[in-house]
Amino acid sequence: MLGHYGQTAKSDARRSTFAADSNNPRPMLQVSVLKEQTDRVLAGLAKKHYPTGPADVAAILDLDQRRRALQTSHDAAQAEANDLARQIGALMKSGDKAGADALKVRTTELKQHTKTATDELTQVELAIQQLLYKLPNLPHASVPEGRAAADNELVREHGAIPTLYAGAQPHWELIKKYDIIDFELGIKITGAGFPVYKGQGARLQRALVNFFLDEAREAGYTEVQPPIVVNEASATATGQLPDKEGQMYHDAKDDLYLIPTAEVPVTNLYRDEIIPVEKLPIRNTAYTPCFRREAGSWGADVRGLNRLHQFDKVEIVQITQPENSYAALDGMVAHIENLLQKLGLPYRVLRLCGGDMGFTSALTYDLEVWSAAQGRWLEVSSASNFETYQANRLKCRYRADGGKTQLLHTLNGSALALPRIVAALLENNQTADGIELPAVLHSYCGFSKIG
RNA sequence: AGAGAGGUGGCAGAGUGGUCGAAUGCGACGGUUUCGAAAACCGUUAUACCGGCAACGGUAUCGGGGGUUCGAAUCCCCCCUUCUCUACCA
Repeated sequence: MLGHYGQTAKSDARRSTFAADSNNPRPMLQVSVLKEQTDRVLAGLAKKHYPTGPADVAAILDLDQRRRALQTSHDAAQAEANDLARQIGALMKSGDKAGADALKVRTTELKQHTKTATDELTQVELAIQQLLYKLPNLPHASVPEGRAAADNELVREHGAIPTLYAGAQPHWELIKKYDIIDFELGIKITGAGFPVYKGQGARLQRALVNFFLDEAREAGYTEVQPPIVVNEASATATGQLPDKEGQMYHDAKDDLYLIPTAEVPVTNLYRDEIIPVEKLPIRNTAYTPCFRREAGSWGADVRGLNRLHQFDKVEIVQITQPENSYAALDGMVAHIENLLQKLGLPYRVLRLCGGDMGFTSALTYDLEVWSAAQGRWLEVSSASNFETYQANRLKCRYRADGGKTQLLHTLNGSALALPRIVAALLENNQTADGIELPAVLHSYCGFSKIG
């Protein structure tokens, strides 16, 4: 895969289809980190193959210095003006109109000064912010060097690759054969990429959603049902805006966006919050449909259920104290693996290299299942730790021991996205007379076999 | 959707142009008292940024944005939102 810096629609679309996660945030690094750990930042940017790191960091630090000078100057002028205003008030009260008018002269000067300083400050802050938005998150130390998917590290592989019978077919044939998912109908009522699930297909969808949610709840995640359209502020906080509006469906009349993943509304639950330490870690799960325009996607890998405009997904989100976030990430991966094991799907876990991982992530594991009839691995989940990168934009904090507020770490992963799971279940379990579903789904579905 | 009334600190609730970051009460935290607790009393109790080693000082924030003014929680405009009534609807 491409997707080096995550800024092109093309590479993002490729990376992110069902992996909730890489589509996500474009928040930013903190200026204080750039200032205090410049070397570490530059090394991290290099590992992510970000080309203009040194120049951008230098420019930001420069602008920040300018910003502080302006702030100081503005504050001093404003302080003097406030003081004069108080004096004028006192003079007016005592009837000394002439004395008051005399002070107003200076006040007018100061007003001009603060206005100039404020305007310039606004510009400088905007410039800083724009540069910060360009910088990707720093990779964790364990992230392998590399530019592309081939450089990803295979962490482990689980399960035997099934051998199919002679008449085996890819899922886009199987869904017609058993009449369980209908693309033609979806085209009629909406358009390409909006399939209609019918009969056992619809029941299988519902079964998977319930299975995933139950498993998440048992693993300690609290279920939430968020809105699936969000306002501009929410889409901005998780980083879809600005500059990825092309990937989201937009209702112009009310200026609302259809979510590309539950991560957007669920993470925004904690925007602008100082979370009491006893509520940490936050562990939420949510089932939602996800909508993606997938502008710029093409090619053979979009066939069938591999890439859709609307699909269902159960997402898990965690917000933790910084020292706990990597243990939390391991726990999320273990949870996802457990789901795949219960479904009996062969899978592998990859640690993404610096060039292939998402723009905003510090460490990402991809989980891929083997699709037997297509003969390839399909990404079904991706679990990431964003450290403070996203929290900085969200302003999601807690009060540390010293009483000082501190940014939290945010993480999320799909557990799981349905379409490719369905594809793998259909393909891997097909027999000459029907598709045998894994035992764990029988009670959820109300049947054990399709066809 | 139409009419009316509101949005103030963790909560409740004063404040309609001047030293108001904001009375008062509750809650919370620290202390005095107590064998311990309660009560009482004293104190503390927002966020961000700037300056400072620090103590501390400054600036901004009373739903959001803009305006008037020497000075705005308070006046004006726009937006968001809550409640009541009407209309509608699952």
